[in-house]
Amino acid sequence: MGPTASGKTEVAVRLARELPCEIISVDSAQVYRGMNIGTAKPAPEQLRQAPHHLLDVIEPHETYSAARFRDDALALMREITERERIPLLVGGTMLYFKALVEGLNELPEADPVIRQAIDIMAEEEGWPAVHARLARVDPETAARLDPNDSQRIQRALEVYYLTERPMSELLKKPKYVYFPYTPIKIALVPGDREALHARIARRFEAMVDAGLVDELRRLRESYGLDRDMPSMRCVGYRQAWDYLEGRIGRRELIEQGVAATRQLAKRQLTWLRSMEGVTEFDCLAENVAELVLEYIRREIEAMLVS
RNA sequence: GGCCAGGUAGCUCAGUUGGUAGAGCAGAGGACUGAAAAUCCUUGUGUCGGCGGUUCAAUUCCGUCCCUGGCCA
Repeated sequence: MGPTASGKTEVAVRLARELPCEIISVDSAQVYRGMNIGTAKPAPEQLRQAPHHLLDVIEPHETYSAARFRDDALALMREITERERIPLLVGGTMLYFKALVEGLNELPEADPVIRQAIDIMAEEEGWPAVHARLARVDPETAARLDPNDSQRIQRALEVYYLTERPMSELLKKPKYVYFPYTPIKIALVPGDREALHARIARRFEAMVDAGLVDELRRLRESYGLDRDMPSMRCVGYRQAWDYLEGRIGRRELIEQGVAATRQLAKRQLTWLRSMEGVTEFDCLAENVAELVLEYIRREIEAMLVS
């Protein structure tokens, strides 16, 4: 695990060459086919050395989810272990890690028609009013959500409409967590935040130079994309979208793209701080890969002994 | 060199009919159960360009100097 631009891919490829493992990507943006530059997908050369599972599994107009990730990852982990290899999960989508290891309660999956209906409702009366509606059917969930938290209010109402039960009630039921593995949890974190920021800035500019805008232009020609689809809310693509529409110039594209990436990294670090049992390594050290490799070998040995 | 407009939070700017100032953005911290690279919450003391003057009191008025932009030479 690690924030964006912490060098996860590089370390993972190194590990995959030294250990009998297969990489599973844990990344909500790299699942999109065709979105390569902006999501910092591993390069062809890296993929040849270390194939990644769960890249390019859907198209930019489709949606993925934490639940689907959990199912996909568990299926892959079983196949990989049956091949007598080790699943190496690599990515920065902490909710996916959490859903995988801790499981999810039984809830209905997203329903586009209901979501659209709620969106219309919100457009007409505003999210606080929708929040008030939620309070009538699920006061407990409404109480813990901010009246402006559009996404969670929508989800909670959706769950209610689909099941006629408040989400708070469904979340109280015990979940049956299937996860027959002992994870070794490792995070790459920056010892120096400013240095990570510098790296983020350099990398985003490189993405723009590498043709991020053209990539998006081509995607828009091939698919019926919309600015508020999950894929187009990804860091970089959203800004490139505004640039293509002429809403911002190149200067703002870079400025806003870099800021959005920094904010993403910050949220990822907040997740990591709250996670238990994670061993951290400074992603800015030149020999991170060696240190991580050594650590994993020791951990595996300890497991074999016990 | 002359004239004009500016110099206020890291950035863009608002404001104080004289009682030491506030927004957006950025930054920081946090939340997070089928959209999560999403969504949301909390967080603003800074010689109000420098130096003098007037005043009980100046960032606000006056003088002067410095800097930036524009126009004229």
